[in-house]
Amino acid sequence: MGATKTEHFTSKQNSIATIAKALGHPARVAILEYLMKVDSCICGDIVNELPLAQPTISQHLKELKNAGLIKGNIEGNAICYCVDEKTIARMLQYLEAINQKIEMKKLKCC
Amino acid sequence: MGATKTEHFTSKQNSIATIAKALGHPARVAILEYLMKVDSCICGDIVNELPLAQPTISQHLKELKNAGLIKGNIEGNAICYCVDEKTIARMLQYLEAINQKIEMKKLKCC
DNA sequence: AATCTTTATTGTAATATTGCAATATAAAAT
DNA sequence: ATTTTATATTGCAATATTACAATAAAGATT
Repeated sequence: MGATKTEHFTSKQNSIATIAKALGHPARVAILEYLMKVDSCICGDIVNELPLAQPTISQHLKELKNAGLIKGNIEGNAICYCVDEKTIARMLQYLEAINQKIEMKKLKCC
Repeated sequence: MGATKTEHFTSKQNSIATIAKALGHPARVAILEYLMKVDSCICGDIVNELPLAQPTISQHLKELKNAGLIKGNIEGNAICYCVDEKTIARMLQYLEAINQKIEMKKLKCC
């Protein structure tokens, strides 16, 4: 059929996948990195920085926001976007747990 | 057009996105978790474990392999798949770096 | 109030992903 | 040698994603 069978997986699996999926596009990785680099973080800057049209960037920002990776505050007619540390931390902890398990069992196979 | 403009981003951004994208599906997260849980890691087991058809799982395994998240050894007529710790570590380090930067600048905006 | 600036939304075309039935491949067991 | 077991590939339909032009919305500036 073509649609992800979300309902067959745990909510944790789905939520990790959602975060990872949002990180799964180089433009969104670049946006995150840019938001980290500058102190003021306004969409217009990003449009000047990246080789993508303004609607495309707006859409990528929306996806990052839906996944909880960034948050945005309205400041006058501009919007201040910045990285949401909680979601980064969640993903980080997940990978740390995997990493620890790998070290513990030290590859019985492969 | 619809195709990701890979060429406009750095190879690091693309490679992080590739790893994240492979993690960006709950079935692939579940496969990774299953590979971690069991000691023997053979595709047939995964088919019994997950509510997806064998070709679908085979395809997900291929994508995880292409992204470097798992590696597979042929063992007789079965294949022993397991998590590739190097790629997990790369993603982990990337997120750790972001996390540290966030802590350093402690949110000048938002 | 008219205009400018900044961001979002809509519509649409191109492309990619997801999922599976059917089939292929290849080693193991009989 | 045939059959069984384990995995991969092909082909295809359904759906999702990516990108952008055109347009809308909403606060700021004049």
